Amino acid sequence: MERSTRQRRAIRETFLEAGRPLSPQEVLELAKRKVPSLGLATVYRTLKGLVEEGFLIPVVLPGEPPRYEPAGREHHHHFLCRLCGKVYELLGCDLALEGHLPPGFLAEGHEVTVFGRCPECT
Amino acid sequence: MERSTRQRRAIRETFLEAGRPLSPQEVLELAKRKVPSLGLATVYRTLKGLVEEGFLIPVVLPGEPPRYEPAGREHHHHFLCRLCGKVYELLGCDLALEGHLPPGFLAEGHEVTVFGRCPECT
DNA sequence: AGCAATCTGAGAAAAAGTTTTCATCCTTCC
DNA sequence: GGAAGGATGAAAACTTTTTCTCAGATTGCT
Repeated sequence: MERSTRQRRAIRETFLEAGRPLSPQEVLELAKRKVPSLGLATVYRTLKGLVEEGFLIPVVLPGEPPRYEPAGREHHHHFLCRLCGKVYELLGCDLALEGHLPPGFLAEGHEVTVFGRCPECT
Repeated sequence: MERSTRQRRAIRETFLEAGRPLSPQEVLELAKRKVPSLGLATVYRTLKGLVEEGFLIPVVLPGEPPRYEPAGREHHHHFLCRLCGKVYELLGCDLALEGHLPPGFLAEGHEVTVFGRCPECT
């Protein structure tokens, strides 16, 4: 089990080259450049496997299909371009709102998404 | 067109009484207390209408089905209880990360979701 | 190279959420 | 009160996304 196939290598490389979170569809399109016969089922199977082995983590943004990004990065948030739909990583986090929680609420984590335009779409 | 029916009054009241964003399923359950025969299709139709007329606005959180809340509130964010799944409104917003954007990125808005436990689930 | 087990690709199927259909009911207006 | 047309509810149909099926290809190992 867990063979190193052309498809899996292509998908793994795609993430390293992209430098931003990718959706299954984006993975399919980008990785097809390396393995044109790539099928969507293989993308889903591979994403699932890469998450289980800890290479990827899922990124979920409001109203968006799931994306994946390489694991092991520092706490950060995301930028979603409203025009092209690409997601980028934003370094740093100024959020200090845990103090604003009403009594009785216990914060365990948070998620910040900034919407706007990316450099390519300005 | 746009009649005032028992169902629509019940759904509108449900939002005013709930004081927090509601999903279509939650609306169905809560409004059924007022109109037991209420059907899911009517909930969807009414939500759509209430959004169009400006009474409600959609609230989308990461990985969650859409919710709706009464329109006209100040800028605020949301708290999602990981146990009961209820969403609450958080007043205030300390976010100052627009300054952290890399060059070329233009922010138009943002969305903050805090995950944790609500008072009922502690 | 040869073999066995895993992997792949295409389409079918499943899952979840939302919309449509349609016969009947209910509001509105006269 | 009664007519007309929008509204309702139940179920079917649809979307969109993800998973499953299965025959054939590929990989890892001897």
